[in-house]
Amino acid sequence: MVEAMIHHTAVEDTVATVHVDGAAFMPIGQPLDLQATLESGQAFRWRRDQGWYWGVIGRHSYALYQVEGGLLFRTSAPSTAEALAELHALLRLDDDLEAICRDMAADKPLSEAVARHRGLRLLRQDPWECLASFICSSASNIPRISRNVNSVAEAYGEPVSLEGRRLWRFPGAERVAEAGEKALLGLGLGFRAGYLANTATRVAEGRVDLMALRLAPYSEAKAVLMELPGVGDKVADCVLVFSLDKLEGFPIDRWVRRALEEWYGHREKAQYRELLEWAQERWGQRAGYAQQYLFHHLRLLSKGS
DNA sequence: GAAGGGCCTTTGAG
DNA sequence: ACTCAAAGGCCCT
Repeated sequence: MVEAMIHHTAVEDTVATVHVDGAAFMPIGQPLDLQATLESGQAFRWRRDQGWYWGVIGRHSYALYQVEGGLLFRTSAPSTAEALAELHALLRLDDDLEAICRDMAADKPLSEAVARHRGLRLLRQDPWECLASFICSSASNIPRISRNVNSVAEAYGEPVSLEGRRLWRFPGAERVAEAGEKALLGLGLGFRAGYLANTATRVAEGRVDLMALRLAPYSEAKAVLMELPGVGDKVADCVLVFSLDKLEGFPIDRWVRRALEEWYGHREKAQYRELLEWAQERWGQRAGYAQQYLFHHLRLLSKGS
């Protein structure tokens, strides 16, 4: 029912302010696979319900639904213009994914990944939420990370509802710092509670200006992040790629390491730094995208799809 | 500088 | 049911 109405809108009008069934349409010229993008372990708070993805960007709640030629969305944002800007930024529509995929497809394994998951995009997330999320990811798994991050949001974030559905903004570092390690332990974060509480304190004290790191070069920003408790090479690279515009970052987790072993012949015991340099030499500013495609591809393969 | 064990808990093979 | 690795690591020795 939704799809039928959308078809009508998409064809008839490419202006985003057209409303159908309470939703606005945002035309998107870039390749986009919303599901792959929101379910490839970059972000942990988007929930799918009947094809719609519910979540929060900045201070506003959204429901997103992909259709031919773009996105249908409903939002608590006060103006359509603001919503379009937030969506544009989140989905990194400023990246020319066609060109990026063309470059990456130069090698076999990646070309398969690209062929299979065209439209998988990196996200430009809020740096603090992203940092907190990946501190929670240590020796964990996606369902659990997701539960942990959502628990923190529901316990300390401000509610922002949309059409009767309650969603939560992610709480600021001050709020998390004041909650403290014990409370976070109580939310089930385990040994990550101490890391998150301490990092929150440092961020709240202004000892690190996350947003400012968007302007710093990759290695400089990374060094700053790695000063924070609970942040090593891998977590830092995630934050750099998924929120700080450092697309030469290359987070190497177990899946990516496995991909590098199986498809590129790397040794099992290769050091993180060694693999990182290899990837950056090979893919340069595309390393972040290469990582996301390799990760998603291998992960789905091993899940049997 | 490199390697190994511990850490909170949950998940999912077997 | 029940056990026991492994889990999108980091930290300390």
